[in-house]
Amino acid sequence: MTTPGRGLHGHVLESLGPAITAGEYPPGSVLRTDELAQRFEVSRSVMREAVRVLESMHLVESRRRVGVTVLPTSEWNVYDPQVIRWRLAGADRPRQLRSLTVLRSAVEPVAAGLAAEHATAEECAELTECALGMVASSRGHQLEKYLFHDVAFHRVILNASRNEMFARLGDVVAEVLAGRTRHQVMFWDPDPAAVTLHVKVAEAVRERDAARAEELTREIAVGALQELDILAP
Amino acid sequence: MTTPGRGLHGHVLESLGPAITAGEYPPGSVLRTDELAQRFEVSRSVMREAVRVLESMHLVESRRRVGVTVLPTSEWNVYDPQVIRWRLAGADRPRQLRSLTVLRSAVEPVAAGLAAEHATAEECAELTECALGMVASSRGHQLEKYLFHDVAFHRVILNASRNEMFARLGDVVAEVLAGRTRHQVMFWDPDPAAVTLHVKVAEAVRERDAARAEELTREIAVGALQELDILAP
DNA sequence: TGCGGAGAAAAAGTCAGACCTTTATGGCGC
DNA sequence: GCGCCATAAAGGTCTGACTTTTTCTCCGCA
Repeated sequence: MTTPGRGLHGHVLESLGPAITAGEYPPGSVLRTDELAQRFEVSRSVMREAVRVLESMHLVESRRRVGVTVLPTSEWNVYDPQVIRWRLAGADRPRQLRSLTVLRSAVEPVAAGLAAEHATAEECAELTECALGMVASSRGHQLEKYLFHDVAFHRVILNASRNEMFARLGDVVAEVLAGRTRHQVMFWDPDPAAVTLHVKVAEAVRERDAARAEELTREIAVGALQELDILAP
Repeated sequence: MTTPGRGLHGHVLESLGPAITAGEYPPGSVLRTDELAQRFEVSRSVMREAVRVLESMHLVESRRRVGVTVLPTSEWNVYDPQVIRWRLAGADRPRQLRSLTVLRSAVEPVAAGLAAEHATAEECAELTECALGMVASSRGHQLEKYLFHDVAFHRVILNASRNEMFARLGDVVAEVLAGRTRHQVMFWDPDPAAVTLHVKVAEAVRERDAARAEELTREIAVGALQELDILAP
């Protein structure tokens, strides 16, 4: 997605990171830099750089005379896009999808409300275009195309909210939607009700109706939660 | 707070990180590892580790033959607690406080609703205790004591939501509350209405009334937004 | 004049080895 | 049984040499 494994240390990270987030080394496990360097056939300096990055993500802690200790999940920087990607690729993908979807359900309605207040004419147009694209691809097994427009739609909303923290969740939402499409229950065409809601959100934003945009987005969120059985039906 | 500057590379980071997030090196600026190493009087290996960490936060990008380029704000990992701390310590503290408060206003009501569903008896007790502590310290210039209970209250809520992403915002909320108390408009005693609302949230959670907990927390959020002039009065 | 390729230079990337610093631990004496 | 000290194990730091990639420049040719 964003950063492929640039450099040797990046390559090491792409192997170690997923292993740690997948729980292959349980919290408390102790690794030794030298041993890791040997295992990955890189120099100590390269391995040290990799460990530093893992440490900055709070996945591990390096202490003298002890080694590199794997930290408990509660310490991890779970908002780090890299960490999110690693976890979504691993075994607890379902758990992760749930957590992230709940986060979306909290953030996106508020973001939509703000978007209604701040969206430029251009953004309104983009939004409508995305919604129409979703409608067009909502039938006949065009899941990939639908996903594309869906992601674009939510990105525009988050960016138009003019809130930096919201905007940076665009990648997260993209990952969640992609995960849902490719590994979840969307074997058939998307729920027509959801498609309609997106069109209505685009309308509400265009009409600067913040309350309505928020409420409609909340309905979309409820749908997403139900898909994952987080809410009672 | 969490990680003081452990090791030489940590020391370098605590100087370079704030400088970059403060915009001292505008996006596009190019730094050279060797020059930085000289400036900070550390070896290249140490400087390389520091740069790796900055790179993992997407504050900079390192490219051969070019150097270490400062990335635009839109690329930064703004959820990284370290980055948040650096920015809160710098010049755009007010902007940052606004962004984070809006985030809080989206997340905390939902978290409170979930907390009402999932809180253990022990957590309910803690919550009540915090609320009472807030009441007790809400008069007579006991701002530090009030802050302590306030932070604890919101931490319990976020943890009791049983959502990992929400729980990890505990530190962020703590920073925001601390920032508000120490650098913002709270020269006098806190708003009695806010104190009352906290007590009521604790009640609602104890009574497992998710909707009420959510609504009350939303009112607290509105108050916080008004304090920063984000909402019309 | 403009363009494409060869070459040079600049900067990061990698490595190996030596040495320093901290700290857990185990043994020794009290 | 308790506390102190020596020891060793691991990460931390530094240095210098070498490699690799990439960009810039300059030259020759069309």
